[in-house]
Amino acid sequence: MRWSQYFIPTLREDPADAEVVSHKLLLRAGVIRQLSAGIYSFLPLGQRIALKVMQILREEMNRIGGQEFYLPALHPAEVWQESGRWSAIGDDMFRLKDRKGADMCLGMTHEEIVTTIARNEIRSYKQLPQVWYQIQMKFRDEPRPRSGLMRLRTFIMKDAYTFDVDWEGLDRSFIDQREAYKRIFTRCGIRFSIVEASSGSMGGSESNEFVARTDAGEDLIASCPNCGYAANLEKATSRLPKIEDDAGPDGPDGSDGPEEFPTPGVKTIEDLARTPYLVAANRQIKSLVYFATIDGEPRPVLALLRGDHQLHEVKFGDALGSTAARPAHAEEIRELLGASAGSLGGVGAKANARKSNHNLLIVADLGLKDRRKMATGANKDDHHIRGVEIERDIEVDKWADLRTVESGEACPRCDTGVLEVFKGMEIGHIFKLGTKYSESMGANVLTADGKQAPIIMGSYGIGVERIITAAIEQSHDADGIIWPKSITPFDVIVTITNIKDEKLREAGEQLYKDLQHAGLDVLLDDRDERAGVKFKDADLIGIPYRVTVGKKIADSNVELFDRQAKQSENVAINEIVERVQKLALSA
RNA sequence: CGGGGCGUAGCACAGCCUGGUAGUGCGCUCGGUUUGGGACCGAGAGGUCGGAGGUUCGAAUCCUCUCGCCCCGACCA
Repeated sequence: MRWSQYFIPTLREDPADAEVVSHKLLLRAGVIRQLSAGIYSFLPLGQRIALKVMQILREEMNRIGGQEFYLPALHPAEVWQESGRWSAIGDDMFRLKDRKGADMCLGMTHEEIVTTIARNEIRSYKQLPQVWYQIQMKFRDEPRPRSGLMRLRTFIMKDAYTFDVDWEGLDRSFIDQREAYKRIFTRCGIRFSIVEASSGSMGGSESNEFVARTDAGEDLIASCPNCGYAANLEKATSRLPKIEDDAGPDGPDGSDGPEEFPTPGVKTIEDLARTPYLVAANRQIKSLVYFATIDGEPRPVLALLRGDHQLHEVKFGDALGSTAARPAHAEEIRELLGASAGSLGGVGAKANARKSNHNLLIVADLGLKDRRKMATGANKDDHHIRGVEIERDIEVDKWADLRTVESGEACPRCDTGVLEVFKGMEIGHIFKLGTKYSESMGANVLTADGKQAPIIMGSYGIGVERIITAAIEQSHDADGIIWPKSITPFDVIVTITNIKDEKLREAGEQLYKDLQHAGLDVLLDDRDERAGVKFKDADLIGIPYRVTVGKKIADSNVELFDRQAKQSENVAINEIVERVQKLALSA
């Protein structure tokens, strides 16, 4: 392409709306323009980049036997009602009505669609396994789109679905996908980690998240440098030193059972840890009231944790099988337990709740297991209880891992590792779905022994825009983007320093043709601009190699500039094509 | 949905508090001088001041409502 005719609207200054580096550079380099919150256009440069990424996705999917589909973006409500997700998913789904008034939605993912096809067409285990995929637009009405292409309302996603006759088959399909994902991200030049993650509303038994390590990311990952354990904080666990509670009475007066004592003005864990009470935070029970939607019904839930631990709401939701949980309001808490938030506790909480006709569920973190002689609120303002032995004194309905892992805690998998917590961006997610969709939607096959069985499914997604974002976050400098060679919009840019100089112009044009014939994507900067402007622009849009056609043409030389290394060298003009070809096409 | 911020020329911003001819830099057009890391001089074009209503002789500026965008939180496959 000739830059003089090509649309690359670069900006000298950072747009005011952009916060993260990738967003600023995508706008400044003329890759994208915003239409609305979370909705962007790919400009020609952006489209080239996206096509490169999609080509890699295609190649790697095809390599593991994937078959590409083109699936509808507009869906009738029926299929989503069948799977149960029409009601399970809230405002994240774009919903609309057609002219007849029938409910429709824009697809946020396509499990329902492929399952519909599978149940109509696949009859026998002999037709399995199948690996289907699509690379298409998805729609999600994000409550808060942000950070350029990081969190979008419409975006391109590669989604793959596998269908197997048994769980062993699913395991194989899952591993195939995981290996393909490793190749994809490696080819795209992204440094990533594979982490254990919560399956959330996708359902299913096991999931791996692919995370690009970057401070611009929104996810927190705990990982062990020693054994390689890595998990999203919504799933991560750690080994805690065991606390031995001494035997014998707890109260100062020698009483053993739970004993109420006055604590005027005490509202927090810290308050109770201070003089005159001096109850260490790890001897206290933190009590949090939530309303969680379970099986479609909002229910009050009391979450109990050690005083020095933090609740992780995703783990909490997972433990309850809840799709939505929110902290209770102050008035709700008072109505439910008869005290304000600073004085709550599990002892007698169920009875208190029954008085106001509520069926309170109590979930306790595993860190409280076997603990005794603990202190907690008395469900009576300005009073606490001490000497609490949890199993004896509190009606716990469910024990679960609810706490947030912190940096520096011991690795759960190995003996010596210490966890570090870092930020990352989710760029891919693979799920073992199992039979969630095949059962609800009736996708069965006849097995070898002649019985009907639901197809075992998996689902595997990659966000194209997120790959682009991650690549920039991980590869840029003060001058602009540095594209990985695999996804760069152009392999090389030929910069003619002075377009009015006929000699330079001719040499540049010839080089442009020669490089194209060598199979490279070439951008010719033939604009009537000063050299400095062209150099700055070339750096900004991040083409890996620049060939400068300038003064040195007198010695039959051109200059080869390496964007990554920021170094240039003189190369004889009759050697430059081969040189660039070798460089650009090497991985 | 809660909290905060911002909407003035293509971009970045000033002007608003204290109402009275709408400005600056970059970019753009034309002419000239320049020509290897975002040149210089001169002359220009370009703005319903997000929108609606109100107060006022007079509103970018004050008031009310509204729309949009960004950030934090909540939420999120």
